[in-house]
Amino acid sequence: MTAQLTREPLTRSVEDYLKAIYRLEGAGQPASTSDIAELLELSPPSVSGMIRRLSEQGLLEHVPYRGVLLTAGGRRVAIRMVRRHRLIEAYLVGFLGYTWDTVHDEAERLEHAVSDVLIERMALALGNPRFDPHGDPIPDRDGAIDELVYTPLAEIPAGETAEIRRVDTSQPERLRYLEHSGLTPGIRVTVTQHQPFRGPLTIVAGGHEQVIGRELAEQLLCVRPDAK
Amino acid sequence: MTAQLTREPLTRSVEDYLKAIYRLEGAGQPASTSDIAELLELSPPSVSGMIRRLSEQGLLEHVPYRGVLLTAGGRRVAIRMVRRHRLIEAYLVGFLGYTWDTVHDEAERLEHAVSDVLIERMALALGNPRFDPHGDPIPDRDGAIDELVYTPLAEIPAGETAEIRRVDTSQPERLRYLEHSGLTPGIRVTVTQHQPFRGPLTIVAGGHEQVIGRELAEQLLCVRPDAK
DNA sequence: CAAAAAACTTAGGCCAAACTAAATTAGCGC
DNA sequence: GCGCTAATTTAGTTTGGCCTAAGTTTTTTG
Repeated sequence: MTAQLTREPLTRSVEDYLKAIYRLEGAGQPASTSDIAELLELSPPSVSGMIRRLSEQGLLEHVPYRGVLLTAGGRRVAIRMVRRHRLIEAYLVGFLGYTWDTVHDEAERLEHAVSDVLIERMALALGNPRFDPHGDPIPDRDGAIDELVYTPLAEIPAGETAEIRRVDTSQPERLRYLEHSGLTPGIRVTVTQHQPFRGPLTIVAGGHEQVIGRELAEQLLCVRPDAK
Repeated sequence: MTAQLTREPLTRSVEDYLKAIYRLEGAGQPASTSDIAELLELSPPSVSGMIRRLSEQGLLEHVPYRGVLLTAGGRRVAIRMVRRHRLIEAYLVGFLGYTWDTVHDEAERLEHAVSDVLIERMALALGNPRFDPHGDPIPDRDGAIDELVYTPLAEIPAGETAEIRRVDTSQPERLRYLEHSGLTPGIRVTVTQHQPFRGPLTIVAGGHEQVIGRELAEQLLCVRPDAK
């Protein structure tokens, strides 16, 4: 509850920590020190140290040895970074010839450098999009974000058809592969077969059959047009 | 001559120092500690410290108590930052609705964050412009820059006409005033009178007469269509 | 040309943010 | 419920980049 009324500018590092914690919190659980460390590629002691500082600033709630949760203030900052990141990705793809596999790193640096004015100008130029090129929802200016619940392609039963809506990876190689395979948001896919023991799926997309690994299929988030 | 072969990434601070020194060197003289300190709004001891580090890295040549000069390597970095800054300004004005009085600060932050790829994409979108919105020349990819010699409006004799080509300030208030007065690059101005003792000038621009302070007139860089 | 002023550097300190090594706590198997 | 392991925190160090105070060197000026 230690309010952080003195609006000191947050550092790049702080913004990255808060964004990482926001992402890890998604699962409902508090974010653990080691998960944060792994995501940010830092040592656990470095994370412990930062957690102490951020708690003191009232940006997160820390239960020692248990993990951290964002406070309202911390969440506000995190969502602001998510909005920035996704809008920048959308802008780079929409106006500067970037492809979805190359935008992540660029956005990762720019999100810390752009002003609020520039972000809103980009949003305007794009027509206030609700999703980025990977199908990730873009929070609005007030931080509202509709996290739709999708079904991973891996869980679509054989015989059913689903539409890819979101791709949950930022690895360039995977994204290039998916693009090349025609598995991008908006595409309809029919699952024809599941191999057992978490094996690959056989699917039909764009009129032709292909086989896709289970792990990748878990990152393809879909809606089933008929279900619900 | 201490080559900096190990291409460690340069920090934001280092990039700012090199750019500042490049600008100060423009006058032919070495850049002094205090001039650098003033330009970057830092204390002189901080600058002394950084000068030592940058000299050790081979980015500049330091003669104690005399000043610093960029090495070829230092100049390369500085010009790269200038190219980035000016292209970003041009892009923001050209594509995102910025005006020439608001672009400086935004570019100042972005120039450290954008990749070479993004810069070249912006340059392409703009058609590889040679000048930014203030008329400052944009170095090309190889660092070549044509620093044209202009005559300040303040030095144009009464009765003569000149064309504004470049505006040498980044202060938003001054830029807004100039815009409002119709004194922007490309505009022809006739000087009708000089007040003595470094006083104001009377000029005609866009068909109407106005008075402009000496100091501002020194920042309006012109060519005389007839002279030379 | 000597003394005062200005400019510059050195000395020493601070803070953010990272690290390694060592100590502590939590969770689990038996 | 004891003790092992894994997770976490504490302790202590490093680096970059800034600061103030104090000492040097250069420049200016009476």
